[in-house]
Amino acid sequence: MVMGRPRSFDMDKALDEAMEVFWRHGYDGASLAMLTKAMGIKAPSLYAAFGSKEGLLKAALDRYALRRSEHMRYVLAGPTARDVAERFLSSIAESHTDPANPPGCLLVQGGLACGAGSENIPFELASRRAQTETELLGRFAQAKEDGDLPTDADPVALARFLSTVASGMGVMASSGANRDALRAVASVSLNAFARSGQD
Amino acid sequence: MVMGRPRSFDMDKALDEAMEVFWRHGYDGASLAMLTKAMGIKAPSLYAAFGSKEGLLKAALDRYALRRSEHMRYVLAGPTARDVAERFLSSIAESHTDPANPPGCLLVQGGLACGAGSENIPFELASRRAQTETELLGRFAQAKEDGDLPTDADPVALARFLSTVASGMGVMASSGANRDALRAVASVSLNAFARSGQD
DNA sequence: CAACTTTTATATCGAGTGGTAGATAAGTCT
DNA sequence: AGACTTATCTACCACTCGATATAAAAGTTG
Repeated sequence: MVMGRPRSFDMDKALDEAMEVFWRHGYDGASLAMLTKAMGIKAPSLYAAFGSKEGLLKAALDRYALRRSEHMRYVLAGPTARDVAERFLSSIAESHTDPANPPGCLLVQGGLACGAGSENIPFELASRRAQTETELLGRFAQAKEDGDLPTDADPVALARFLSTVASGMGVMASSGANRDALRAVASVSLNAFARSGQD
Repeated sequence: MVMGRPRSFDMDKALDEAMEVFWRHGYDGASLAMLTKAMGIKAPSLYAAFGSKEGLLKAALDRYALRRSEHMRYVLAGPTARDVAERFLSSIAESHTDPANPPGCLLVQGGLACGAGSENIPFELASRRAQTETELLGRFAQAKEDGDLPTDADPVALARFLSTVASGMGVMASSGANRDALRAVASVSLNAFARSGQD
């Protein structure tokens, strides 16, 4: 049952705009003035809907995770560990240079270091990055059980390696690296992966 | 010829303190209050010596580069391309987890995204990161001339790959990855490097 | 319609921002 | 010593920060 005056702005559209601001300027660099202007609402509406600037970021991060969940489902559905790695790195080369978004990855651009009062933001972002690594780890552990990876393979190291390269690609993309440059990095990384994991 | 009242604080010591603040909180997150407290000087002294907050960052970056120049000299002196890569990644695993410094890399932590009025900071940092990549590229091009790398090797891709992994390791370190974790990443990366560059 | 509930806009809060003016202190040079 | 030059300090500048009190507006429900 809904009562009272209905919200006059579209929640998801507003979150998409907020996401872009955080993506481009980081948490500290994204001022309320920027956010409210981009979202097309006033500060009191923002606080009524999200509670705080940090609450807004978390809502935007949830939406970001939702966007990427379908990609990750496809990645993890790769038939072999090597295919999974290839899908993972390729999709990142594409998404991190998608002109529809700011370059790089929100989970990296959002803030590796923050000022006083925002100390927990880097932890929040790190925790979300770690989720992807955990998903890869689970898939590689499965691959090992399946005999798809050799018995001496180290799924932890492989997942961590891919996660590290992904973050590095985020840094490169935010610095202006284009899609082909990221594809080349993915290609070299994949060679390393194959040697460590399979040969 | 020196005239007038001499500076009463040690420039290099103050810069080391400023470096640590920028390293830990990023450019935007480092307030003048933090900086002046850490440096043990007042704002007017800071502005007289460095001109602006951005000038202070650049001075700290210069000092950071100075610190790492000896490491890079050792790295580039590696006898083979593979040795260079190994030295590069190993030294990063160590330096990014050196308890004497904040975790990660100043050139990454300093700010991938900034707020209004600091838009050029990410460019400045990216340009400094690119210098290392260029140095690696030069070394690998030399290796190719020497016949140390096969004729079909791609020095640009190899240098970019190592630079990307280095940035990724910076992200991981700032998220709490310990030295062994980074060493494992370096090890996997090195396998990929060898396969792409030499086998 | 009237009672009720929630959202919205205006205006503003105290705290903190980067940066500076003016006076004083501390040294060097003739 | 005395003139000169530079550094440092106190106090403060205009502005922006994230966040909110208040009241009007816009709906739903009886």
